[in-house]
Amino acid sequence: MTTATARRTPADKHDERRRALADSALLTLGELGYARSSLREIANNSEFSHGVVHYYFQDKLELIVYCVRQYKATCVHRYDGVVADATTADGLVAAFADKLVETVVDEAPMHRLWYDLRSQSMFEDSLRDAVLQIDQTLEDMIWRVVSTYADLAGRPAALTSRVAYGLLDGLFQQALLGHLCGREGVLDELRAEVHDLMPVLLVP
Amino acid sequence: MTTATARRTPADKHDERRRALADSALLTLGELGYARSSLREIANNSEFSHGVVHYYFQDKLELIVYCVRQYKATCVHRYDGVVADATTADGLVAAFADKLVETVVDEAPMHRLWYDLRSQSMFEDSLRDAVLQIDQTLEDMIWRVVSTYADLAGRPAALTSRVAYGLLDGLFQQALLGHLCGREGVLDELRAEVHDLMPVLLVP
DNA sequence: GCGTTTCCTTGACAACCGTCAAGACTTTTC
DNA sequence: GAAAAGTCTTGACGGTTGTCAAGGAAACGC
Repeated sequence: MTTATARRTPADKHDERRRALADSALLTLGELGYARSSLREIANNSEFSHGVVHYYFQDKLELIVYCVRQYKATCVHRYDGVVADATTADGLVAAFADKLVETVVDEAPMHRLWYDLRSQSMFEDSLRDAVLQIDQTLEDMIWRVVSTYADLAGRPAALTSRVAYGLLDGLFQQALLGHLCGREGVLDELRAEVHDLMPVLLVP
Repeated sequence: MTTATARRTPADKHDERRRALADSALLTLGELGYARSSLREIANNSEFSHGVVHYYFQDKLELIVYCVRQYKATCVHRYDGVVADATTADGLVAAFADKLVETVVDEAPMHRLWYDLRSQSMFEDSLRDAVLQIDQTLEDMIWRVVSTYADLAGRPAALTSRVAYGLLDGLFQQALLGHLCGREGVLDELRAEVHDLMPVLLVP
């Protein structure tokens, strides 16, 4: 046993278990949503029993907030590669649009869970802190794309990061709903919409 | 009893009661959201008892869909006056932005209920038909504003009604969340954002 | 190898949910 | 005014929920 693995004993094990439990829970949450996911259902879709939740989390709310925080923590780096690899403005837009479409398809359950939680935060103020923090990291994520796009295009951005995020989020949410409803062509529409929108985010 | 009031006997009374019950239910739904609104809580905040719901509605889902449909039916005409009274492009934008801000403040509970229901429809397909229909009427509502704006400005719209709705809805939703979280200046921001956005919806 | 701590399961609890049947009250009809 | 139809209340049902205590199982320290 090396010192590196020996270090992983006291509270690290605890955190590791929380992460594993959250990973399991995300499967159920993405399928049923916030309100209809009971702790028993979450536990049934995992390797644990329903009682273990209260050993690692204070209550249901803490578990769910932890879950979404954990997912979004990796989510916010989705476009890092797109930004890093971009050499031209048009290339960045194309890669960004493709990645958006890809995540609508591949991670639809996680995205609808996020929108579910954000809607719930409009009613439950105990959710608002976490939602506002996550929303800010998403705004920053989008802004890294837009500001890089502005640099490559040699034109400054025409609006705030807040607006840029709001606009793109609106289109994304619309596409997600359309995709989940089985609407044809919604993915190609999203791609085209992003291609149309990005240029107008910069000053002429 | 005139023939006009005598006409209001068979099924009209039934519909009238449904509307009254839905009006009461909307108060609770706007306060607690879809998931946490029980039929008993809805009934407690009304003049009826909890059993009466199943006399006028088949189940909880039908009640809630009926409620949101009823609210949105009047909601989609909110900007009709703005469109009818507009004489200049800039005037239309100003009146539209003011009206948006006004409804964020005055009808926040109803709007968050709508976003709640739309999020739930991503999980429950029994909600999707109603949500998609309502969403379409909202898109049409926005398009009446944008197309009138284009006419007054003498420039054609640069994008589809779908995109216009998606963009504005994104900003609106963001402002609503900010307003409910007590963020300062969010209303003025929304007004300014709409002023910035509208011109770019038209071809240069 | 034993005692202690940590981890997890099981079972029970009180509360709440949607639904519906039984019946009381009201209104209409003849 | 009695009968019928419509309207609404009450109370109960089976089921599910979050929570937690009791205790078994496993890991750990010495």
